[in-house]
Amino acid sequence: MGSMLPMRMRLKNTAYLMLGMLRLGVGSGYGIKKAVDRSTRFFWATSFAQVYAELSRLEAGGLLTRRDAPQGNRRRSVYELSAGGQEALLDWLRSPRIEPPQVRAEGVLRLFFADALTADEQVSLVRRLRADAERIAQEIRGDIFPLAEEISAAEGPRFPLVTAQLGADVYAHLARWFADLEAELVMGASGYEA
Amino acid sequence: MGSMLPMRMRLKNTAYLMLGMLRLGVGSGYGIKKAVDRSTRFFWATSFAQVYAELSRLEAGGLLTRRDAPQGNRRRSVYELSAGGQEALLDWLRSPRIEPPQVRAEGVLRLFFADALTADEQVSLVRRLRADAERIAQEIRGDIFPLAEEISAAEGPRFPLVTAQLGADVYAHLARWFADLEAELVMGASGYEA
DNA sequence: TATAGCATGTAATTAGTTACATGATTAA
DNA sequence: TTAATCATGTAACTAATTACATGCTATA
Repeated sequence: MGSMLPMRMRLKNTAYLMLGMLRLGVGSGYGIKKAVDRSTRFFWATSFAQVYAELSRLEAGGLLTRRDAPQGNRRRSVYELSAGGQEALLDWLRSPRIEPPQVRAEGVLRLFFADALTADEQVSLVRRLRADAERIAQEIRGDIFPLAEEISAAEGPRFPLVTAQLGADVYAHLARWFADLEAELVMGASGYEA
Repeated sequence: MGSMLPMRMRLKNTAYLMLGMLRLGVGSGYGIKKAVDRSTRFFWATSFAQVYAELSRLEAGGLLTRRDAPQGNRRRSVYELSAGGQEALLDWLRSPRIEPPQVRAEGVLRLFFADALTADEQVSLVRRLRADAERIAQEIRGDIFPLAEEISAAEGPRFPLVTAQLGADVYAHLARWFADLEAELVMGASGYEA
């Protein structure tokens, strides 16, 4: 009889998100979801449903261990990485193949077809895109930075802060880009081009 | 008896992608998929399966009309926007609510957890991210720009070119950002920081 | 003559979201 | 006492991908 050597499971990126958060010391499923909302969500979001499902799968696969840790009468599970889980996380971080980024940006899609709009409508679309990009940059600065700085304080992990800076920078850049485009459109419409 | 007034269907963004491509003069499902691969794919990708399914739904909903247009013995359908389809497209372009961009970037997710790696491994990860961003910027310049310029030639639609410029600019910016980060990491490791 | 590209579709699967259900604890 | 937050999960659904199947046409 072969023993129950846990067959190396094929993990999706969301699973590594769980493993990584566990490694950063976030214990519960609820905590992971909340941490994601204040850290990785602008480049990798998730939902409660996915978090709990994924944690179950990883536990079944032996990559983490669950322990009851109720608070008062409120049930609660905290998880810890197993040796296999730590190994899987590091293997992933080192593996050569990285999936290309996938983006779904309705705003840019509208911009692509914006020739169907009047000049005024084009300008107001671009204004919207700019405002949205600014708002996201602000959200990152107001909501994601503080947690990242907290994590980084006193020799803790510093890359969460690095990615927060990346996000803020990218959306600020986007906002400037749309502002420039808006200026160009307004100039074009007022006849400097014709 | 009520007549068969086509109940206003709730359309997803992929449906507007079809309508918009049709408006730009791309006729067949195959052509739409190919056009997407050379234009919107870096902010809104799709697959053959989705294109054909979506075109059927839109035809059933009366937003476009199908016409047989075989080439020799090879069957082929070309589609045209109906009045309702044109209206739906414009309503969407003007509608106030724009979904926030959704991103799945495995590379950035790895960067977020990169504290688990050695300094050398961190540098090589960032180098990879930089190379990937550069490659995508090149892909846009080499593959997406030419089609956009073709479309824009002679008073044609110009926003496809605008979005191509946006894409090239964003990925070039990302590449620079990763290059700067790499330099910082290398400096930190060689002891200037301690 | 064989490979790449044109052309259309179905089936199966995967990944992810939204809605729902339940209940405890903490702070206003 | 009521609202917000902590906490866990299931069910239903939606969106999208991958794999498969078929067959024609143009080019090297």
